[in-house]
Amino acid sequence: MSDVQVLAKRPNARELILDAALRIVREQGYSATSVDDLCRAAGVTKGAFFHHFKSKEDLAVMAAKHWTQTTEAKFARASYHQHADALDRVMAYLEFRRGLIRGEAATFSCYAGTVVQETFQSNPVLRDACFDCVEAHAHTLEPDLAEAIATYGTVVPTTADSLALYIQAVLQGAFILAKAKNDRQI
Amino acid sequence: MSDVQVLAKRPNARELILDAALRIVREQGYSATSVDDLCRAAGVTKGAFFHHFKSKEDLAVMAAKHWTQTTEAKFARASYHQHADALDRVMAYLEFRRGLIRGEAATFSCYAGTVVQETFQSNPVLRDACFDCVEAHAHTLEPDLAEAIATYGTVVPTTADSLALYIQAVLQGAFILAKAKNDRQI
DNA sequence: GACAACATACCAACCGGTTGGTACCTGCTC
DNA sequence: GAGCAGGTACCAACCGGTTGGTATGTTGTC
Repeated sequence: MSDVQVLAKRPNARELILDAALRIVREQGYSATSVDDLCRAAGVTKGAFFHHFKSKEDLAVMAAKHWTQTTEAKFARASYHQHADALDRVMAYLEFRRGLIRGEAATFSCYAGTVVQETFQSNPVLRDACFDCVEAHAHTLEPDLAEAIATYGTVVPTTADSLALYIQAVLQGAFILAKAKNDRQI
Repeated sequence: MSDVQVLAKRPNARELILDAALRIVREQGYSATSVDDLCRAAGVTKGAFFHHFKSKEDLAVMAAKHWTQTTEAKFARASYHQHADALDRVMAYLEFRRGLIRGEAATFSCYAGTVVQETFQSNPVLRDACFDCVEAHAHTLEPDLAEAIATYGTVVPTTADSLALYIQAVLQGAFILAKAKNDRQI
């Protein structure tokens, strides 16, 4: 019985809280979400919460890492990597992301983007954790972008890393507009 | 002594609170900002606050309108309108906006984008007020975009209104990344 | 029986909002 | 122009509920 299997087995309180946090924080925002809200949504008590996380801030940082992992897994599994051509892979990535956008805005928006908006000034630790999350995801796209640029060139001079971050910026902005209105965009 | 002169004279509590709201909410976020915070920053008492605004939510809506007005005035005054060519005006607008980005992220980011992120699901009134704000600004750019598209055409098929909103989305996304890290982008 | 994983009960500080009241300006009456 | 009624702008003190966090159990597992 490996560690992975044990962890993947029945969901413990920690996992339940983490999943609830990703969901509710994206709906309500970070500071509007109380610890009680989290506990209620996760179906655990406050004692369990503070057993696993030393503070609400700690939970938020852990949730950012959890968000990185879950999204990483989701995108690693996606089929857009299969294309032989790098540009095709990039375009398929964008198409894949477009496909993710359905239902309520809260269900497809980004945890890190939501949280960092509220805490970037008051909480540097949490801010860095959120940036790392977005940056890590941007990096996964960089090799494909670099190859696509090398193969096809670009209309305006740019680099793979700045283009990767630009794409994330567009998506984050689209999430805000989607929240403000209802879907569409890109 | 005209009405305008009287109104423009010494700042009353209402104006002080509104200005403080635009500043502090962009720093801390909406729900992390308490009414007491606002009062302290504006140098007024809570009594004055609830005399002018019937609730914190009401203040936020009023502040969104105030934000629309102040930004409208700022952009109307800007010199990018002077170019004869529409595409030049659009590019000058982008350059103008780039010039606005300096100092702390909170000082150049958007009030509406910050607020709507936290309240889009819990507060439809406030959400709509924020969207109106962004949309109103996007509309000011539409005539120039339409003319530029008509004159020069576009690489990919698009329309002036969707391009105007796209530009706002990019900017909103850039604000988030700027908060997460420190300036650059576009 | 030691320890992790929870649950129960509780706390002080803070939250949005209300209260009763004051200072001051404006317009009207005599 | 004195007096006063009525409205607006504002204030300090307060209220009940909620907040993040803690202290003290209880239970199951090795």
